[in-house]
Amino acid sequence: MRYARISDQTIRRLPKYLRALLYASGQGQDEISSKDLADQIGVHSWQVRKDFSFFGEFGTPGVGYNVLALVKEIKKILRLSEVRKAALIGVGNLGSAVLAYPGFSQYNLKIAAAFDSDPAKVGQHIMDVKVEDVRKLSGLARRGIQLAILAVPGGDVAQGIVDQLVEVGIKGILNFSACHLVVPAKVRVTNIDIAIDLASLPYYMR
Amino acid sequence: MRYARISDQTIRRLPKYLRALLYASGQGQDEISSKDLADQIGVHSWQVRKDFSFFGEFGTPGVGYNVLALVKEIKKILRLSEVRKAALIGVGNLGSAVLAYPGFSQYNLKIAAAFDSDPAKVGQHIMDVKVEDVRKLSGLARRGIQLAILAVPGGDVAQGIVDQLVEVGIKGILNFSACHLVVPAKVRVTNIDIAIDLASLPYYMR
DNA sequence: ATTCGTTTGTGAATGTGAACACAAGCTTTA
DNA sequence: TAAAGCTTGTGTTCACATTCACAAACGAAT
Repeated sequence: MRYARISDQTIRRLPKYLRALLYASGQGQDEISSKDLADQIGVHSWQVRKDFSFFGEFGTPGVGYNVLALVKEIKKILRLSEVRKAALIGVGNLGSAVLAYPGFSQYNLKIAAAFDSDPAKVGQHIMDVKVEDVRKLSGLARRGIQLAILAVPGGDVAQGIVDQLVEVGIKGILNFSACHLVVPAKVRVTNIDIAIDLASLPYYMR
Repeated sequence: MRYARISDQTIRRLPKYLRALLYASGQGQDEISSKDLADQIGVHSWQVRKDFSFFGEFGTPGVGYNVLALVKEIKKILRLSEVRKAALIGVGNLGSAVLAYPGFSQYNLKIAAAFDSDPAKVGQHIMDVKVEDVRKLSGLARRGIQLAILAVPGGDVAQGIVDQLVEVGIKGILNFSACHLVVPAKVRVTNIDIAIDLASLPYYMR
Protein backbone atom coordinates (compact mmCIF):
# COMPACT_ATOMS: atom_id res chain seq x y z
CA MET A 1 0.00 0.00 0.00
CA ARG A 2 1.30 3.44 -0.91
CA TYR A 3 0.44 6.55 1.10
CA ALA A 4 1.13 10.21 0.47
CA ARG A 5 4.12 11.69 2.23
CA ILE A 6 3.63 11.00 5.92
CA SER A 7 5.88 12.66 8.49
CA ASP A 8 8.42 10.61 10.38
CA GLN A 9 6.92 11.78 13.64
CA THR A 10 3.56 10.33 12.68
CA ILE A 11 5.17 7.01 11.81
CA ARG A 12 7.05 6.92 15.10
CA ARG A 13 3.81 7.47 17.01
CA LEU A 14 2.10 4.49 15.37
CA PRO A 15 4.01 1.84 17.35
CA LYS A 16 3.11 3.73 20.52
CA TYR A 17 -0.56 3.61 19.59
CA LEU A 18 -0.11 -0.08 18.87
CA ARG A 19 1.41 -0.68 22.29
CA ALA A 20 -1.42 1.13 24.03
CA LEU A 21 -4.03 -0.71 21.96
CA LEU A 22 -2.55 -4.11 22.75
CA TYR A 23 -2.59 -3.17 26.42
CA ALA A 24 -6.23 -2.06 26.20
CA SER A 25 -7.07 -5.27 24.38
CA GLY A 26 -5.41 -7.26 27.14
CA GLN A 27 -7.63 -5.42 29.61
CA GLY A 28 -10.66 -6.69 27.70
CA GLN A 29 -11.45 -3.32 26.12
CA ASP A 30 -13.27 -3.49 22.77
CA GLU A 31 -13.55 0.22 21.91
CA ILE A 32 -11.29 3.15 22.73
CA SER A 33 -11.67 6.89 22.15
CA SER A 34 -8.95 9.09 20.70
CA LYS A 35 -8.88 10.88 24.06
CA ASP A 36 -8.15 7.72 26.06
CA LEU A 37 -5.60 6.52 23.53
CA ALA A 38 -3.89 9.92 23.54
CA ASP A 39 -3.68 10.01 27.34
CA GLN A 40 -1.95 6.62 27.34
CA ILE A 41 0.98 7.87 25.28
CA GLY A 42 1.08 11.51 26.33
CA VAL A 43 -0.29 13.38 23.31
CA HIS A 44 -3.56 15.18 22.54
CA SER A 45 -6.64 13.56 21.04
CA TRP A 46 -6.52 15.65 17.87
CA GLN A 47 -3.03 14.38 17.21
CA VAL A 48 -4.29 10.82 17.33
CA ARG A 49 -7.17 11.51 14.96
CA LYS A 50 -5.00 13.49 12.56
CA ASP A 51 -2.41 10.72 12.46
CA PHE A 52 -5.01 8.08 11.61
CA SER A 53 -6.73 10.35 9.08
CA PHE A 54 -3.68 10.15 6.81
CA PHE A 55 -4.37 6.47 6.28
CA GLY A 56 -8.17 6.22 6.29
CA GLU A 57 -11.24 6.42 8.48
CA PHE A 58 -10.97 3.82 11.19
CA GLY A 59 -13.29 5.16 13.88
CA THR A 60 -16.99 5.54 14.58
CA PRO A 61 -18.27 8.98 15.66
CA GLY A 62 -19.83 8.84 19.09
CA VAL A 63 -18.14 5.51 19.84
CA GLY A 64 -14.43 5.56 19.13
CA TYR A 65 -12.13 2.99 17.56
CA ASN A 66 -12.52 -0.77 17.58
CA VAL A 67 -9.36 -1.89 19.35
CA LEU A 68 -8.62 -5.08 17.43
CA ALA A 69 -9.50 -3.57 14.05
CA LEU A 70 -7.17 -0.65 14.72
CA VAL A 71 -4.37 -2.98 15.79
CA LYS A 72 -4.74 -4.75 12.46
CA GLU A 73 -4.73 -1.48 10.51
CA ILE A 74 -1.63 -0.14 12.22
CA LYS A 75 0.24 -3.40 11.72
CA LYS A 76 -0.65 -3.23 8.04
CA ILE A 77 0.52 0.37 7.75
CA LEU A 78 3.81 -0.38 9.49
CA ARG A 79 4.26 -3.55 7.40
CA LEU A 80 4.28 -5.62 10.57
CA SER A 81 1.42 -7.97 9.66
CA GLU A 82 3.88 -10.78 9.14
CA VAL A 83 6.83 -11.57 11.43
CA ARG A 84 9.89 -9.50 10.48
CA LYS A 85 13.30 -10.97 11.16
CA ALA A 86 16.26 -8.90 12.27
CA ALA A 87 19.97 -9.64 12.53
CA LEU A 88 21.97 -8.48 15.52
CA ILE A 89 25.57 -7.46 14.86
CA GLY A 90 27.71 -7.37 17.98
CA VAL A 91 26.95 -9.57 20.99
CA GLY A 92 28.64 -7.52 23.69
CA ASN A 93 26.97 -6.11 26.77
CA LEU A 94 24.50 -4.05 24.79
CA GLY A 95 23.92 -6.68 22.11
CA SER A 96 23.18 -9.33 24.71
CA ALA A 97 20.70 -7.01 26.40
CA VAL A 98 18.98 -6.44 23.06
CA LEU A 99 18.79 -10.20 22.52
CA ALA A 100 17.14 -10.61 25.91
CA TYR A 101 14.79 -7.66 25.39
CA PRO A 102 11.23 -8.97 25.66
CA GLY A 103 9.46 -6.11 23.87
CA PHE A 104 9.93 -7.09 20.24
CA SER A 105 7.34 -9.83 19.90
CA GLN A 106 4.34 -7.54 20.35
CA TYR A 107 5.40 -5.84 17.12
CA ASN A 108 5.92 -9.12 15.26
CA LEU A 109 9.67 -8.55 15.37
CA LYS A 110 12.13 -11.37 15.95
CA ILE A 111 15.90 -11.43 16.25
CA ALA A 112 16.64 -14.37 14.01
CA ALA A 113 20.42 -14.14 13.80
CA ALA A 114 23.38 -12.81 15.78
CA PHE A 115 26.92 -12.09 14.68
CA ASP A 116 30.18 -11.26 16.43
CA SER A 117 33.85 -10.96 15.55
CA ASP A 118 35.10 -12.62 18.75
CA PRO A 119 35.96 -16.29 18.05
CA ALA A 120 35.20 -17.09 21.68
CA LYS A 121 31.59 -16.00 21.19
CA VAL A 122 31.00 -17.55 17.76
CA GLY A 123 29.17 -20.85 18.14
CA GLN A 124 27.65 -19.98 21.52
CA HIS A 125 23.91 -19.83 21.95
CA ILE A 126 22.35 -16.79 23.63
CA MET A 127 18.61 -16.72 24.14
CA ASP A 128 18.21 -19.59 21.63
CA VAL A 129 20.08 -17.65 18.97
CA LYS A 130 23.36 -19.02 17.67
CA VAL A 131 26.19 -16.52 17.39
CA GLU A 132 27.73 -16.59 13.92
CA ASP A 133 30.95 -15.22 12.46
CA VAL A 134 30.52 -11.59 11.44
CA ARG A 135 32.51 -12.27 8.27
CA LYS A 136 29.70 -14.50 7.03
CA LEU A 137 26.84 -12.04 6.54
CA SER A 138 26.19 -13.06 2.94
CA GLY A 139 23.38 -15.47 3.75
CA LEU A 140 21.04 -12.85 5.23
CA ALA A 141 19.13 -12.18 2.01
CA ARG A 142 18.43 -15.88 1.49
CA ARG A 143 17.19 -16.17 5.07
CA GLY A 144 14.70 -13.37 4.52
CA ILE A 145 16.35 -10.92 6.90
CA GLN A 146 16.06 -7.27 5.92
CA LEU A 147 16.58 -5.57 9.29
CA ALA A 148 19.80 -5.20 11.25
CA ILE A 149 20.64 -3.99 14.72
CA LEU A 150 24.16 -2.65 14.96
CA ALA A 151 25.58 -2.95 18.46
CA VAL A 152 29.31 -2.71 17.82
CA PRO A 153 31.65 -0.28 19.61
CA GLY A 154 31.44 2.14 16.70
CA GLY A 155 33.82 4.21 14.70
CA ASP A 156 35.67 2.71 11.76
CA VAL A 157 34.45 -0.86 12.22
CA ALA A 158 30.77 0.14 12.15
CA GLN A 159 30.85 1.72 8.69
CA GLY A 160 32.64 -1.30 7.27
CA ILE A 161 29.95 -3.64 8.53
CA VAL A 162 27.20 -1.32 7.30
CA ASP A 163 28.66 -1.40 3.79
CA GLN A 164 28.43 -5.21 3.90
CA LEU A 165 24.88 -5.11 5.27
CA VAL A 166 23.79 -2.84 2.43
CA GLU A 167 25.51 -5.21 0.02
CA VAL A 168 23.52 -8.22 1.22
CA GLY A 169 20.18 -6.42 0.95
CA ILE A 170 19.51 -5.05 4.43
CA LYS A 171 16.84 -2.32 4.14
CA GLY A 172 16.71 -0.92 7.68
CA ILE A 173 19.39 -0.46 10.34
CA LEU A 174 19.00 0.35 14.03
CA ASN A 175 22.36 1.86 14.95
CA PHE A 176 23.61 1.89 18.54
CA SER A 177 27.12 2.92 17.52
CA ALA A 178 28.19 6.46 18.33
CA CYS A 179 28.91 7.42 14.76
CA HIS A 180 27.21 8.71 11.64
CA LEU A 181 26.63 5.97 9.07
CA VAL A 182 26.69 6.61 5.33
CA VAL A 183 24.17 4.52 3.39
CA PRO A 184 22.31 4.70 0.06
CA ALA A 185 18.97 6.52 0.11
CA LYS A 186 17.05 3.25 -0.17
CA VAL A 187 18.36 2.13 3.24
CA ARG A 188 16.81 3.60 6.38
CA VAL A 189 18.96 4.21 9.47
CA THR A 190 17.71 5.06 12.95
CA ASN A 191 20.33 6.10 15.48
CA ILE A 192 20.17 5.45 19.19
CA ASP A 193 22.94 7.04 21.21
CA ILE A 194 22.39 6.62 24.92
CA ALA A 195 25.16 9.02 25.89
CA ILE A 196 23.79 11.78 23.67
CA ASP A 197 20.33 11.44 25.14
CA LEU A 198 21.74 11.60 28.66
CA ALA A 199 24.03 14.49 27.77
CA SER A 200 21.08 16.53 26.50
CA LEU A 201 19.24 16.41 29.81
CA PRO A 202 21.34 18.78 31.97
CA TYR A 203 20.64 21.67 29.59
CA TYR A 204 17.03 21.72 30.71
CA MET A 205 17.86 21.90 34.42
CA ARG A 206 17.07 25.36 35.70
CA MET B 1 23.31 31.59 31.54
CA ARG B 2 19.90 32.13 29.99
CA TYR B 3 19.24 31.67 26.30
CA ALA B 4 16.17 32.42 24.22
CA ARG B 5 14.01 29.46 23.35
CA ILE B 6 16.24 27.02 21.54
CA SER B 7 14.71 24.08 19.71
CA ASP B 8 15.14 20.59 21.13
CA GLN B 9 16.66 19.45 17.87
CA THR B 10 19.40 22.05 18.19
CA ILE B 11 20.16 20.90 21.73
CA ARG B 12 20.27 17.27 20.66
CA ARG B 13 22.79 18.12 17.94
CA LEU B 14 25.19 19.78 20.37
CA PRO B 15 26.45 16.53 21.92
CA LYS B 16 27.06 15.23 18.39
CA TYR B 17 29.16 18.28 17.61
CA LEU B 18 30.97 17.71 20.87
CA ARG B 19 31.72 14.11 19.95
CA ALA B 20 33.07 15.10 16.55
CA LEU B 21 35.15 17.91 18.08
CA LEU B 22 36.71 15.62 20.67
CA TYR B 23 37.58 13.20 17.88
CA ALA B 24 39.13 16.00 15.81
CA SER B 25 41.05 17.18 18.85
CA GLY B 26 42.36 13.67 19.37
CA GLN B 27 43.58 13.76 15.77
CA GLY B 28 45.61 16.84 16.62
CA GLN B 29 43.31 19.25 14.76
CA ASP B 30 43.25 22.81 16.12
CA GLU B 31 40.69 24.43 13.81
CA ILE B 32 37.67 22.99 12.06
CA SER B 33 35.26 24.46 9.52
CA SER B 34 31.49 24.19 9.75
CA LYS B 35 31.61 22.11 6.58
CA ASP B 36 33.97 19.51 8.02
CA LEU B 37 32.10 19.39 11.30
CA ALA B 38 28.78 18.99 9.47
CA ASP B 39 30.08 16.12 7.33
CA GLN B 40 31.15 14.26 10.47
CA ILE B 41 27.64 14.08 11.84
CA GLY B 42 25.60 14.06 8.65
CA VAL B 43 24.07 17.54 8.48
CA HIS B 44 24.72 20.63 6.35
CA SER B 45 27.19 23.37 7.20
CA TRP B 46 24.51 26.07 7.54
CA GLN B 47 22.80 23.93 10.17
CA VAL B 48 26.00 23.91 12.22
CA ARG B 49 26.51 27.65 11.95
CA LYS B 50 22.85 28.40 12.69
CA ASP B 51 22.92 26.18 15.76
CA PHE B 52 25.97 27.95 17.18
CA SER B 53 24.64 31.40 16.28
CA PHE B 54 21.89 31.00 18.89
CA PHE B 55 24.52 31.04 21.62
CA GLY B 56 27.10 33.49 20.34
CA GLU B 57 29.84 33.94 17.76
CA PHE B 58 32.44 31.26 18.25
CA GLY B 59 34.11 31.11 14.85
CA THR B 60 36.54 33.14 12.79
CA PRO B 61 35.58 33.94 9.18
CA GLY B 62 38.07 32.49 6.74
CA VAL B 63 39.43 30.12 9.38
CA GLY B 64 36.73 28.16 11.16
CA TYR B 65 36.27 27.23 14.79
CA ASN B 66 38.97 26.64 17.37
CA VAL B 67 38.35 23.05 18.39
CA LEU B 68 39.19 23.26 22.08
CA ALA B 69 37.44 26.60 22.57
CA LEU B 70 34.30 25.23 20.94
CA VAL B 71 34.42 22.12 23.11
CA LYS B 72 34.49 24.38 26.14
CA GLU B 73 31.59 26.49 24.87
CA ILE B 74 29.37 23.50 24.10
CA LYS B 75 30.07 21.95 27.49
CA LYS B 76 29.09 25.23 29.10
CA ILE B 77 25.88 25.46 27.10
CA LEU B 78 24.94 21.86 27.92
CA ARG B 79 25.88 22.36 31.56
CA LEU B 80 28.48 19.63 31.29
CA SER B 81 31.49 21.66 32.41
CA GLU B 82 31.54 19.80 35.69
CA VAL B 83 31.02 16.05 36.10
CA ARG B 84 27.31 15.20 36.32
CA LYS B 85 26.33 12.15 38.32
CA ALA B 86 23.48 9.86 37.32
CA ALA B 87 21.65 7.08 39.16
CA LEU B 88 20.75 3.86 37.38
CA ILE B 89 17.49 2.23 38.39
CA GLY B 90 17.24 -1.42 37.40
CA VAL B 91 20.34 -3.58 37.00
CA GLY B 92 18.94 -6.21 34.63
CA ASN B 93 20.31 -7.02 31.20
CA LEU B 94 19.80 -3.53 29.88
CA GLY B 95 20.86 -1.79 33.09
CA SER B 96 24.08 -3.78 33.24
CA ALA B 97 24.83 -2.86 29.64
CA VAL B 98 24.29 0.80 30.46
CA LEU B 99 26.66 0.49 33.43
CA ALA B 100 29.32 -0.98 31.15
CA TYR B 101 28.73 1.58 28.41
CA PRO B 102 32.01 3.42 27.83
CA GLY B 103 30.61 6.52 26.09
CA PHE B 104 29.51 8.62 29.04
CA SER B 105 32.85 9.96 30.24
CA GLN B 106 33.48 12.10 27.14
CA TYR B 107 30.43 14.11 28.16
CA ASN B 108 31.50 14.41 31.79
CA LEU B 109 28.75 11.99 32.77
CA LYS B 110 29.22 9.35 35.43
CA ILE B 111 26.91 6.66 36.75
CA ALA B 112 27.48 7.14 40.44
CA ALA B 113 24.77 4.89 41.87
CA ALA B 114 22.76 1.81 40.93
CA PHE B 115 19.56 0.46 42.40
CA ASP B 116 17.57 -2.76 42.06
CA SER B 117 14.65 -4.45 43.77
CA ASP B 118 16.17 -7.94 43.61
CA PRO B 119 17.73 -8.82 47.02
CA ALA B 120 20.18 -11.12 45.24
CA LYS B 121 21.61 -8.17 43.34
CA VAL B 122 21.66 -5.64 46.18
CA GLY B 123 25.16 -5.44 47.64
CA GLN B 124 26.90 -6.70 44.52
CA HIS B 125 29.41 -4.54 42.71
CA ILE B 126 29.08 -4.07 38.94
CA MET B 127 31.67 -1.98 37.13
CA ASP B 128 32.82 -0.52 40.48
CA VAL B 129 29.31 0.60 41.33
CA LYS B 130 27.57 -0.90 44.34
CA VAL B 131 23.98 -2.00 43.79
CA GLU B 132 21.67 -0.51 46.41
CA ASP B 133 18.12 -1.26 47.49
CA VAL B 134 15.63 0.55 45.28
CA ARG B 135 13.54 1.40 48.35
CA LYS B 136 16.35 3.66 49.57
CA LEU B 137 16.40 6.42 46.98
CA SER B 138 16.11 9.22 49.50
CA GLY B 139 19.82 9.96 49.68
CA LEU B 140 20.20 10.99 46.05
CA ALA B 141 19.79 14.72 46.64
CA ARG B 142 22.45 14.74 49.36
CA ARG B 143 24.83 12.88 47.04
CA GLY B 144 24.43 15.53 44.34
CA ILE B 145 22.66 13.24 41.87
CA GLN B 146 20.08 14.95 39.68
CA LEU B 147 19.95 12.54 36.72
CA ALA B 148 18.36 9.11 36.59
CA ILE B 149 18.38 6.30 34.05
CA LEU B 150 15.30 4.12 34.32
CA ALA B 151 15.93 0.58 33.10
CA VAL B 152 13.10 -1.33 34.72
CA PRO B 153 10.68 -3.62 32.86
CA GLY B 154 8.12 -0.84 32.66
CA GLY B 155 4.44 -0.46 33.24
CA ASP B 156 3.09 0.13 36.72
CA VAL B 157 6.39 -0.18 38.57
CA ALA B 158 8.11 2.48 36.46
CA GLN B 159 5.67 5.29 37.30
CA GLY B 160 5.92 4.47 41.00
CA ILE B 161 9.69 4.82 40.95
CA VAL B 162 9.49 8.00 38.90
CA ASP B 163 7.24 9.58 41.53
CA GLN B 164 9.90 8.83 44.13
CA LEU B 165 12.69 10.15 41.90
CA VAL B 166 10.82 13.42 41.45
CA GLU B 167 10.29 13.53 45.20
CA VAL B 168 14.03 13.29 45.92
CA GLY B 169 14.92 16.06 43.49
CA ILE B 170 15.81 14.28 40.24
CA LYS B 171 15.64 16.83 37.39
CA GLY B 172 16.19 14.65 34.31
CA ILE B 173 15.19 11.08 33.50
CA LEU B 174 16.34 8.84 30.67
CA ASN B 175 13.53 6.30 30.35
CA PHE B 176 14.08 2.89 28.77
CA SER B 177 10.73 1.57 29.98
CA ALA B 178 8.06 1.07 27.37
CA CYS B 179 5.57 3.42 28.97
CA HIS B 180 4.64 7.09 29.15
CA LEU B 181 5.80 8.72 32.37
CA VAL B 182 3.90 11.52 34.08
CA VAL B 183 6.15 14.12 35.71
CA PRO B 184 5.96 17.78 36.75
CA ALA B 185 6.95 20.33 34.10
CA LYS B 186 10.24 21.04 35.89
CA VAL B 187 11.43 17.48 35.26
CA ARG B 188 12.68 16.54 31.80
CA VAL B 189 12.10 13.03 30.45
CA THR B 190 13.70 11.50 27.36
CA ASN B 191 12.29 8.19 26.20
CA ILE B 192 14.27 5.45 24.48
CA ASP B 193 12.20 2.53 23.27
CA ILE B 194 14.27 0.11 21.25
CA ALA B 195 11.28 -1.88 20.04
CA ILE B 196 9.51 1.24 18.75
CA ASP B 197 12.56 2.34 16.83
CA LEU B 198 12.91 -1.10 15.25
CA ALA B 199 9.18 -1.31 14.56
CA SER B 200 9.27 1.98 12.65
CA LEU B 201 11.83 0.75 10.15
CA PRO B 202 9.76 -1.68 8.03
CA TYR B 203 7.39 1.13 6.99
CA TYR B 204 10.16 2.66 4.91
CA MET B 205 10.93 -0.54 3.00
CA ARG B 206 9.70 -0.30 -0.58
C1' DA C 1 -38.87 10.35 15.67
C1' DT C 2 -36.50 13.77 17.94
C1' DT C 3 -33.32 15.50 20.98
C1' DC C 4 -29.07 15.28 23.45
C1' DG C 5 -24.47 14.08 24.46
C1' DT C 6 -20.50 12.19 22.53
C1' DT C 7 -16.76 11.42 19.24
C1' DT C 8 -14.77 11.44 14.73
C1' DG C 9 -12.55 13.53 10.61
C1' DT C 10 -10.56 17.45 8.47
C1' DG C 11 -9.95 22.19 6.30
C1' DA C 12 -7.77 26.25 7.96
C1' DA C 13 -4.73 28.78 10.98
C1' DT C 14 -0.67 28.83 13.49
C1' DG C 15 3.90 27.97 14.76
C1' DT C 16 8.47 26.37 14.03
C1' DG C 17 12.55 24.42 12.21
C1' DA C 18 15.20 23.76 8.01
C1' DA C 19 17.14 25.71 3.88
C1' DC C 20 18.96 29.48 1.39
C1' DA C 21 21.75 33.32 -0.09
C1' DC C 22 24.83 36.75 0.74
C1' DA C 23 27.18 40.55 3.16
C1' DA C 24 30.88 40.95 6.30
C1' DG C 25 35.24 39.43 8.18
C1' DC C 26 39.66 37.13 8.23
C1' DT C 27 44.10 35.29 6.06
C1' DT C 28 47.29 34.97 2.61
C1' DT C 29 49.89 36.41 -1.15
C1' DA C 30 51.94 39.71 -3.82
C1' DT D 1 48.21 48.16 0.73
C1' DA D 2 45.33 45.73 -2.40
C1' DA D 3 43.27 41.82 -4.23
C1' DA D 4 41.81 37.07 -4.00
C1' DG D 5 39.93 33.27 -1.71
C1' DC D 6 37.68 31.25 2.20
C1' DT D 7 34.47 30.93 5.95
C1' DT D 8 31.35 32.81 9.26
C1' DG D 9 26.91 34.77 10.87
C1' DT D 10 22.20 35.79 9.91
C1' DG D 11 17.91 37.93 7.73
C1' DT D 12 14.69 35.84 4.76
C1' DT D 13 12.18 32.24 2.56
C1' DC D 14 10.19 27.94 2.48
C1' DA D 15 8.14 23.62 3.96
C1' DC D 16 5.67 21.13 6.97
C1' DA D 17 3.99 19.54 11.56
C1' DT D 18 1.03 20.96 15.13
C1' DT D 19 -3.02 23.07 16.79
C1' DC D 20 -7.59 24.63 16.41
C1' DA D 21 -12.45 24.68 15.55
C1' DC D 22 -16.44 22.76 13.86
C1' DA D 23 -19.51 20.13 10.84
C1' DA D 24 -20.93 15.48 10.33
C1' DA D 25 -21.98 11.01 12.26
C1' DC D 26 -23.51 7.93 15.70
C1' DG D 27 -25.86 5.87 20.02
C1' DA D 28 -28.93 6.34 23.72
C1' DA D 29 -32.90 7.91 25.84
C1' DT D 30 -37.42 9.67 25.83
